[in-house]
Amino acid sequence: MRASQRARGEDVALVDALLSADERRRSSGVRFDELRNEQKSLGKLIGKASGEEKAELLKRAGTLAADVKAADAQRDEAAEETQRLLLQLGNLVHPEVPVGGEEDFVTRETHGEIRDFAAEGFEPRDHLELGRLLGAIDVERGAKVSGSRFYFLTGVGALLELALVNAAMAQATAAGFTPMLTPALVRPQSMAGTGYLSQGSGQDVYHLPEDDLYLVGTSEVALAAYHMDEILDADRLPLRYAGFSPCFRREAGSHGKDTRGIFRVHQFDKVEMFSYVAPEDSQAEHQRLLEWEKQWLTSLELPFRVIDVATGDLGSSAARKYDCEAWIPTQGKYRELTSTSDCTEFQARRLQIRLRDGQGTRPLATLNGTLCAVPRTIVAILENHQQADGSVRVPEVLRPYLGGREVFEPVAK
RNA sequence: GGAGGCGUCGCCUAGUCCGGUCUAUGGCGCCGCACUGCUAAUGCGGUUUGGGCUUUACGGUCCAUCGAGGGUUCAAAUCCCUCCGCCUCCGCCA
Repeated sequence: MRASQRARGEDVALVDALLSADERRRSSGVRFDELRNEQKSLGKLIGKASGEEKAELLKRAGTLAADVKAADAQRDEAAEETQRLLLQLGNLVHPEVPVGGEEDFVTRETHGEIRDFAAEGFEPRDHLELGRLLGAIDVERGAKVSGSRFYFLTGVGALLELALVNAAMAQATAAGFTPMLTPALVRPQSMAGTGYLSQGSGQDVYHLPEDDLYLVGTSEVALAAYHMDEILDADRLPLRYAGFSPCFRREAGSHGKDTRGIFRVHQFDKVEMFSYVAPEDSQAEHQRLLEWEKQWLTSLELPFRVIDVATGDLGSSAARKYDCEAWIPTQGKYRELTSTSDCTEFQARRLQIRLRDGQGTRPLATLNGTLCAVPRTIVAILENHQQADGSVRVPEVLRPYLGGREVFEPVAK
């Protein structure tokens, strides 16, 4: 148990409780099996018997039935307790993950050139100002219609999103991903199986009580639950899906954080990569997902770095997580644009997804990675590719999806 | 929203009315073996999934599993209730 690396003392107590519950589950199971075996053979005799003999057997079976029922209840209780404790356990962390909190990440690599606006002779505008000039973003009316952290993408803003989504899907498809449009509302089992309802993470999720449905914070949920309760032939792996869906986040714990603009919002669209692989392939797949993210950000001509997220910031399902952070000029720092997690067998166990090979069946590994989270990508593009007159240069990779357009011109003052 | 039909161990399917030889039938597919110049055909055996006990191992054995969960009963694929999913028709709707 790598509990110490998670810096969670309660994990040790949890494991002890878990082991004793499991012991109880197994011993009560044995008792039930024995009683039930006896009951079944007795039942067969009753079927054949008649008269006085039958009456005698029925009498015995009556008391036996009560015992079976009691043993059944006891076993169910122990199994439930075991399961309850099991679900509280976070994933095992990869040994190389830096230990610590949010600030204790390790920077793995840095790409692209950070522009020197002073040398170019102008003060960079932030994305909200650029969005206003281009007629691309309307947060005032977003707030009027839906409240804070909502927005409209208008004009070239709307077109930019569609271009980004198309370009991202094109890259993913070229890499062999199956494009998927996924449900944004899912059942509790899908949410829990993916690890989004455990502990604190449930706070960030919208729930519709009338229907007992959850709004997903990422299409990862639907893509993971897609193969729930299935056994996949090993030779079908890896399975790679590129999902596109709206994403909803309550941002409950982030009052006052990133309140300006569209960096942190309640609803946005995202293209997400998702892989099902054999457990022994998960680390290699994780590197591949990272490479695809880097390819994407590079094609958008954005300066970014890759960080190895520290233990305290991993969440319950990831064994390891890399974030790609793009440089945001007006904030003077790198901010998360994409994130890729190796969930090893954590989600597969909860969702009952297994692989079948020559050896039998066993859980597989799932991994996810952002390809394009739209609003943040728009923020990075506007700010990094802005020009002195308030226009924004369109990265070449997007031009085919924008009718060949090379620059967004201001329409307002 | 209303009415009806359906859900069986990869796929198809028997069984459900009338509870107990159901330890769930048969076919297809798949795996192994035999036979056979090759292929094919044929024959024999195997083939849901999960959990436990036992075993160095091979294996043996028990329990659960007929969409899910409850109930009735000595005993449930079979009877009753609730839920889920799929299909058909009507209504409404992008």
